[in-house]
Amino acid sequence: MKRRLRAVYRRLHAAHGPQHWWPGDTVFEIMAGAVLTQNTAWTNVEKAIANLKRAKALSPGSIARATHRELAGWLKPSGYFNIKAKRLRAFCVWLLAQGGARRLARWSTPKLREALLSVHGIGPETADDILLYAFQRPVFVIDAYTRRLFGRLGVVRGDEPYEVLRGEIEKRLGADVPLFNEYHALIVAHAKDVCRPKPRCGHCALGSLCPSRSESWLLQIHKSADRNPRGN
DNA sequence: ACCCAGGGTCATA
DNA sequence: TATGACCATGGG
Repeated sequence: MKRRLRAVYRRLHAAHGPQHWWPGDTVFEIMAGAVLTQNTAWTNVEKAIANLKRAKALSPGSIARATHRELAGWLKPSGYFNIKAKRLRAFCVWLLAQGGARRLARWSTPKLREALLSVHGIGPETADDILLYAFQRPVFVIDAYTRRLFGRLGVVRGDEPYEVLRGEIEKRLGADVPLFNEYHALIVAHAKDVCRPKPRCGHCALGSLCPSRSESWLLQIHKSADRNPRGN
């Protein structure tokens, strides 16, 4: 099964190329983006981050000091702005209390993960985004796309609890930060560019690895594919 | 006029 | 432990 995971990775990488994740100029921008992109299109997050930059507020101190109305106003384009204002502030307050990211970088991965999860508004996926993309820890991020893709490929069932799924994938791939970084980004890229026919494989980026290739069914990993089941 | 996005929290059962 | 409601903008 480890080979299969590697094969899928190679197909995605060949089709989409390096993704250069996480987008962001600083470690803090990466962490803030991880909170703001919760159930939200990245294009909307970019607008919110641009607002923060324009207001010179893209720092833990500025955000912690800002009023709720001010902060929510900057975050408006990213949606859920009232909730995200609270979450981002809670994260910044916590970050300042810990003495900043430089200090946190010395923590062990399990301890850092547990600490992140204790912050209001930081769930498993957001914590893992931060661990992998801001702290370069070998943590495989599990999102809805990952569940559906690996589930449909038969690598896993797909309905396992988050921790179980993460543990399985990490065990099979082996701790590898650059690989985890690229893999998760490629799965998202695959979702955006939903298996459009590529010259390379004739069907979708996964080519012969797609379980439904014979029906020329494109291996979608969006929710909508759940309602039009066509693959196995 | 739908559908849904690089989720998480909280209240119920 | 496992559902369901809720949060909200913007692009297809």
